[in-house]
Amino acid sequence: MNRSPEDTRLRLLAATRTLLAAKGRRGTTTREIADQAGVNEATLFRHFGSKDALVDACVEYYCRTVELEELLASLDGDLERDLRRIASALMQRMESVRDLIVMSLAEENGNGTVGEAAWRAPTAIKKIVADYMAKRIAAGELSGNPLFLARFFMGMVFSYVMGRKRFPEEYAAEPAQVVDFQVHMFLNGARKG
Amino acid sequence: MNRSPEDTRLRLLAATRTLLAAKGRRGTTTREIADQAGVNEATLFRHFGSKDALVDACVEYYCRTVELEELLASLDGDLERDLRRIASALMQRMESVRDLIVMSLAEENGNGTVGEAAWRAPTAIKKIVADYMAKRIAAGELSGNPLFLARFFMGMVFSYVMGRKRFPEEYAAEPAQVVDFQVHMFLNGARKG
DNA sequence: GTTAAGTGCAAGTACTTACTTGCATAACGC
DNA sequence: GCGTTATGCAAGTAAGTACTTGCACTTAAC
Repeated sequence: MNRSPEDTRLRLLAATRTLLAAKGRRGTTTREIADQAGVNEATLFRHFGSKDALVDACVEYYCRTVELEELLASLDGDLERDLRRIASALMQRMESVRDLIVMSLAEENGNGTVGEAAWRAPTAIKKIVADYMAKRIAAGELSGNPLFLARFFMGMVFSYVMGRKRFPEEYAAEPAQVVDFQVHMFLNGARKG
Repeated sequence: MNRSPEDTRLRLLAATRTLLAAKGRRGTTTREIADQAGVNEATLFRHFGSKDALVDACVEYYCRTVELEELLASLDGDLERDLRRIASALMQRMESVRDLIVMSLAEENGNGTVGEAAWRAPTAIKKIVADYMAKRIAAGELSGNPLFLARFFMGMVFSYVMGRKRFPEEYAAEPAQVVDFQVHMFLNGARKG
């Protein structure tokens, strides 16, 4: 097996992520992580020192980048299209950290290391949304409190992502359709006419 | 100490609930539960046999009733008022099982005993919402798919309840105001005019 | 008053699990 | 070739934790 130390490290991080998502921090043993990564348990400790340090490194690794410049650059002023782009980006990010978010919510200290990292991208996007809302309110296109609107917008996507986790059989629709629906509801509501 | 066995049982159930909410199933020890309940650990096992049985009994106990007749009876046909009542009832129920929901989401088998019980009331309310939406669509007051609308409505409340858990400092508004805002958004959206 | 049930207490068992350690080995840089 | 580094392997340690058990005590029913 030609595995560099860096490779070993990455395999451990990946295995950690998978197992954390499935069984939580306390439900996951270092033995399992090592097995899943295909390395010896001792190697795990030689790399990371402790289980907690491994978990921290794992979360940090998978939440390290935010990179929203592309999203910001893609916004062109068309209200509906912009909101769809934002919702789509948000949905993607949230899906990718979904299980970490759940894990942090379930932990004693929900805003500890894991909680902070998992919410990093969503929080960054929330700021973008709030700013965007403020602009559109100023332009007379939307009405309400920009912060409340941003929160509502976040919540729409969040609840969808969580709903898919808990009731996957009910959520068969294409992401694009979901985004369309959510943006439509956000802008126009369900009232007829 | 004049404590009946029934009293002991209830104290244990209450302590279990508190600790489960704070530290999760695996993070909570039977020793802790007994201490918090003010009884001996041996008594805990004499009552419930095992930790898992205690957790099941606890969840079952706190999710045992649904009782939505009162809510149903209070609906009088005024669209906005009805939705506010439904949202308010839903919010209350979800708050009360919030931590159990989080716990079940974080567990390996999210739709096991805990998951089923925790979602029991919300699921029942979701059916009411879907039926209600269908009626109002038929009456020409709403437009869309009743199931999607119901899901969206549930999500609004769910994300608020979870948001309050994770970011309590941001959610200072009165529940009544929140409900008003949510129902307004649900019906009319954020678009001006 | 006697009995039975419920409980506290203290000790103990069996298992899991994070973490360590000493040694052999294989690869890689020099 | 030689040393360094990363790893596997096997054994072990220490702590935590679910769960048990035997005994003494209280309480309340009869």
